[in-house]
Parts: sequence; structure tokens; C-alpha cells
Amino acid sequence: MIDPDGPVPVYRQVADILAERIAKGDLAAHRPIPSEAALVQEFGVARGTARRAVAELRERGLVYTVPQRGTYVGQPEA
Amino acid sequence: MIDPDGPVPVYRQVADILAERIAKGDLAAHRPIPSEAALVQEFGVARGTARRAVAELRERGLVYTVPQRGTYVGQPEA
DNA sequence: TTACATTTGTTCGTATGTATA
DNA sequence: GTATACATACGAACAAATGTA
Repeated sequence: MIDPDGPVPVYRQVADILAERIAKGDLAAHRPIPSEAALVQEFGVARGTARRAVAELRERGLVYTVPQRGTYVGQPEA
Repeated sequence: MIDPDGPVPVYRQVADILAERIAKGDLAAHRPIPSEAALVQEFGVARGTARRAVAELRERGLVYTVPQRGTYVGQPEA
């Protein structure tokens, strides 16, 4: 799933996988994506790497984060 | 601000700037200096370089570091 | 009100690999 | 070969806010 030794950074690999899930609708608008702890579990990465992956998605405008709550698909509610 | 191509190593340039701030009192005793992440932001250097700059200050006896807490001006409290 | 678990935010510690002068 | 510097990645600890029991 994740190739730690490939040329693509792990955090981008994780971000790309999540982005695809969003594109496919597996992760629906205004539904939470997996928590950082869950991403650590699922992908076997460090929390810092999971956080960076989520930051990537945020920069791409795919998700928004609510502090102490979670990160959700789409744009923040009005 | 920082001259990456000059004869003086970047880490020492950063250390010198912080040392001057301490000397001028911009950074007061027992107050935290900027975090490593903040130094990365402010000076546009790698984290390793920021860490080395702080290590310089520690060697000069200007600051002390508390793991997972931060680095502070002066000497550790008794 | 209290207590607890969950989640994100932040900090320093450490190691590896790559590139350059 | 050495020193500098950047990027990536894992680890550990603590803080703060939120939601729930």
C-alpha cells in the first residue's frame, strides 16, 4: 500500500490515497475522514506523517479541520 | 537577513541574531525563545539548522532547553 | 458537577538520505 | 573526507478543547 522507499514521500502517498477515496465518494462531504490516530493505525506511519498528509489535503482544498473535533470532507459550513 | 552563500554558516547567523535579541532584552529571562518550527518559518531554514542554532546558544550559556516544553532565556530555575 | 476518552495542536529528540562546497 | 544544509520520517510527551457518561 505504502512504499516507504519509493521516490514519493510517504505523506504524499497517504494524501493521494485519501484524495482518491474522496473523489470516489467513499468519504462523503461533511463526513469526517479518519482521525490522525486511525491513519497511524491503517497506514503504519508516524503521527507527524499522518498530520502532514492531512495538511496536504487541506492545501488542496479537499478537507477542512475543526480543532479538537476532526477533519471533514469539503468546505466548512457557512 | 540570512545570507546562505556567505562565509558564515547559516546556523551561526541564526544563533547570532537570537543572541542579539537576548542581549537587547527582546527575549527576556525565563521567557521562551521561538520554537524550532517558528525559527524554520522566520528564517526559512531547515529544522536541523534551527536546532543547531539553538544548540549554539546553549553552548554559549544563553539559554536552556526543557524537553517537550521549549527553550528559555538564561539559566534553569533551581 | 465531575470524570473520562477522543482529537487536534505543539514541542523537542533522533535518525536517515541527499546534495553541495 | 569533512562540514553544512535540506527533506523526510519516526518517537515521545504534554496541552487544550470537545463530547460523553
